[in-house]
Parts: sequence; C-alpha cells; structure tokens
Amino acid sequence: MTIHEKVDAPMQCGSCPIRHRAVCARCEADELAALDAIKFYRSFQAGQTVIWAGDQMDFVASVVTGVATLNQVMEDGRTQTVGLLFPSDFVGRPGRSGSPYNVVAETDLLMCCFRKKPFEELMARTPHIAQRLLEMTLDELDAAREWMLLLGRKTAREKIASLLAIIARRDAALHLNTPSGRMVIELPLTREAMAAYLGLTLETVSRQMSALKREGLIELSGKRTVIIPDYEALMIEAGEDADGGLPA
Amino acid sequence: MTIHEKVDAPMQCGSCPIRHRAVCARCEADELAALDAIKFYRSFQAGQTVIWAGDQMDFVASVVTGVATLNQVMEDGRTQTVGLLFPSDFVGRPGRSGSPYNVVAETDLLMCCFRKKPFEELMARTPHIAQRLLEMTLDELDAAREWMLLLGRKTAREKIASLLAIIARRDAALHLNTPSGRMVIELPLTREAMAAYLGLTLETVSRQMSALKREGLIELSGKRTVIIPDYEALMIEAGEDADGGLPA
DNA sequence: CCCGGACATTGACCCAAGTCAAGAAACCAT
DNA sequence: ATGGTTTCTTGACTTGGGTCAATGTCCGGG
Repeated sequence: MTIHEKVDAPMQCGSCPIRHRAVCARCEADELAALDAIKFYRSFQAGQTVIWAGDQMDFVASVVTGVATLNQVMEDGRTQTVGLLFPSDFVGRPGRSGSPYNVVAETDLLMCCFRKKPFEELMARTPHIAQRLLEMTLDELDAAREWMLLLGRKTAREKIASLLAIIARRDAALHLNTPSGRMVIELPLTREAMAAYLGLTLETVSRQMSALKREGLIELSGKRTVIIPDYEALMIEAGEDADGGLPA
Repeated sequence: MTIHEKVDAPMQCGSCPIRHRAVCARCEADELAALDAIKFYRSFQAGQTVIWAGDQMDFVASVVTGVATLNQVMEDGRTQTVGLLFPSDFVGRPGRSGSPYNVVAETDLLMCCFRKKPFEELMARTPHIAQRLLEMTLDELDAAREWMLLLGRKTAREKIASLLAIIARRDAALHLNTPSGRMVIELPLTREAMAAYLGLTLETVSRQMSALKREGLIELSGKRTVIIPDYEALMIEAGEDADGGLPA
C-alpha cells in the first residue's frame, strides 16, 4: 500500500492528494515501499495537545484526517496560532530540533508518522523527497508571511473575512474547483481557536461574525456552519487581491 | 574563488560564514567551482526597492553586505515587513514562482546572485545544496512563526524590546559570542522601518523608545546607536524565554 | 557656518479592540 | 425530555495604540 492510497480511515490521502502524493509522486515503486515500511498511524482526540519540541518528538508526520492548530506559547500563557494543519499538511522538521510548538487537535485527528532517523536516511537516498519537502516548506513560508501581514496590518473585520476565505479555499480545493459565488463552509475551529489564529479575543471574533451576519455578508446555521452568499463580496472585506494569495 | 571567500567588497562571506559557507560547506571542489561559475554580484542603493515577484526575478540571491527588508504590501498601501535580510541571508525561491515581495535596501546593499536555471540544475546534481536550503528555509519558517507571536500578542513595548534583542543577537553572532551584559548596537533601520516590521506606527515606536530610555533600559547616542546597559533586563521586557528563540 | 530637508520626538485627541460580566444557545449524558 | 457543561453572544466600560499636527534634532552641501 502506498502512502496516498486509502487506509481504513474515512478520508485518507485520496481525498486531498496534492501534498501526500507529492511526497512520493515522482518516487519509484521501491522508494514507495521504503516509505510505507517506516510509516505508522497515530490518532488524537479533539482537544488533545501535543508538545512538539524538536528534540522530544522523534518523528515527523502529516495529517490524514481532522484539523489541528500549531501554536506558539509565551511563558505567561499568551498563545498565537501560527498555522492550521489540514489533511495532507506536514508537521515537524527533519534534521536537528527547531523551536518548540504546541499542536492542538481541534477535531479528532489521525496522523501518518515517520520516525525521523529512517525518514532522514530515506531523504538522503531519495532527492525527490527532499526537493518536494523544500517546495512544501517554501509554500508554508509564503503562507506564514502572508499571515504576518494580516496580524500586523489588518482590522478585526478583515481578519475574520480572511480566515473564512482560507477555509473556503481549502474546501474548494478539495473538490478541485475555484472558490466563487455561494458557498457553504464548516468551521473546524471554535471562536477561541479562531481568535488565537487571528491575534484577537474570542469576544471580538464573535462581535465581528455578528456584524458580518447583520450586513448579509455571511449567514450562520448553528455556530459552526457558515454560508457565504457571495464569495467575491467577502473577499473585498478581506482586503486581499482577487486571486487570493495563500497557496497552502 | 569560492563563494565564501573574500571579494573586493569590505565584508564578504568570511565575516558571517554560517549561511554562505553552509550552502557549499559539504560540497566538493568541482561543485564549488560550479557555484562560482554561475554567480554574479549586484549592488543597490539605500532606499531602493526591488519588486521580487517570483516570475519576473529570474535569480535567487544572498546578501553580502548591508541590510534589507522583505515586505508584503496590500493594494491600499499598508505594508508589513516580514523579514530582515542581513549579510548571508537568502532571498528568492528556486522552483516556480511564489508570492511577490518588495525587497527594500535599508542601507547600501551588495548581493550575490545566481540565475535560477543553472542554480536549480546545480541543486538537482548536488543534494547537499538542496538539503542545506531546506534547513535554512525551516529556520526562516521558525523565525517567521516566532514573529507571528510577536505581531499577534505582544505589546508595543515588548515588540521594541524584541527587535532590539534580535539585532543585538545578530551583532553578537558576528563576533561569535553570546549576547549578554552591556552592549552597543547600531540600528540599521529608520523608525519607520522598525514600525513596518513591528506592526506599529512610527510614532508609537518613537514613544516606546523614549519610554525605555526614560526607564534606563536603553540609552541613545544619536538616533541610530543604542546602548543596552543590561541585555538580560531588556530580555525580560521582550517577554521571551531567556535563551531567546530566533535562530535566524 | 548656516541653511534646508529628512528623520525623530512629543502632545492632544480618538477609536478599535480588550476586559469584565451577564445571559443565551447549543450539546451532551443521563 | 432534563439538567449540567461548554460555547457563544451581547453589553458597558477601559485602554493601548493610531491619527493629526506641531516642534525638534541631525546631517550634508554650499
């Protein structure tokens, strides 16, 4: 079984082949087998936190199902989410340790893990994998920098609209089409998690959601289901160029 | 001449060997020669802006002397600096285009450039280079994420202290020691550029600098020279763990 | 030495978002 | 259904940092 084939989990890599397949798309059969040989699966419950300090975590992983957040935490407890991890996204770094992060499972989570040692050995033998990992990391860097613009310069309203845009784009990408017109999206995050990602408080998030609803830019069905009547109109609120920069 | 040897410029790679040498440290002599064959130098005047959109820029580069900032810009002109480029730092991405950035020379600047095509070919032939580039990119990603915490959660005062800390650490690294005690640093940035990096306005930067000065945490000699009487005391203001996270 | 322009500081005022606190909705497990 | 918990909304109030505007300081060139 290759890394991008189905496992018993409901939504394995087949549903979001871009990243997973990318790790191995250009690999030969024997390289695929090598990847399969060193992988294993781990699941986490919603709400569970994993402290992903470079040294203590001796594996890298990629999300198979569910959504997690990657968080930076200050000693006094202030927390900033620095990345969303959707299915096919990669966590951890090969090589020596980097900064420590908290990974919080926002929903039940299944991850596909590779022990660092054998993964690195495989990387050394298989240039495709290293190259693909570089590409993915560069994309993440672009995304992080775009998010810095949001954190440093956008208003609360623009931040909310941008977050909805990201989720809408992800959703659209899963169905292999471009986001536009009327869309229905499912928020995988609580108001608190949204606030953590946007550099706001949960009260401000709630207020701005209400404001967008009042003005007809979104509709809410329950707390977590958001209907976007007009994707393009919402984009204008986000203050982004029409094409929408984030590739990740 | 290898990439990390002196050129006629005052402070070529020898002064900050970590990154430059790293690109080629594990390369064989012929690979070094190949790198040398495709490199060329370009200089920019202080204040000059280069639009580094993936497609139009057909080279990658690394800073030899001077300091530049990497900026994200919104259509309405709001600007966020997303990275400082010190000597030995790398700009541009091999592979297909990424997001467009503005690179602004904050001082006179000398860059060492490599045309993309031959650089990529070299990368494909030389796994060391690809691996080293991956490491560097992962470090940058860590730095970007640490900065997201600053942008999203720190107060103006903490932001200023953190920026001074970064510059102090860079300075110390150049002399191969750890930052501590009394330090004298030279700001390579105007108040405006500091504000752009910190997600503040220049007035707020100025006010907070004055406040830190009033409280004896820093002294100013002229506008650009900052004396830090007690590095550790300033670190506390920055709200960072003592060891100071940013490796980049 | 003095002038002009760029850069920096300071003050007065304002507003977006944070804080604190009370309810309301949704979501369980019995 | 029912009660208890968690999550979300809304209101009243405060505040950090933005905005606008006036000065001040530095530095290079004539």
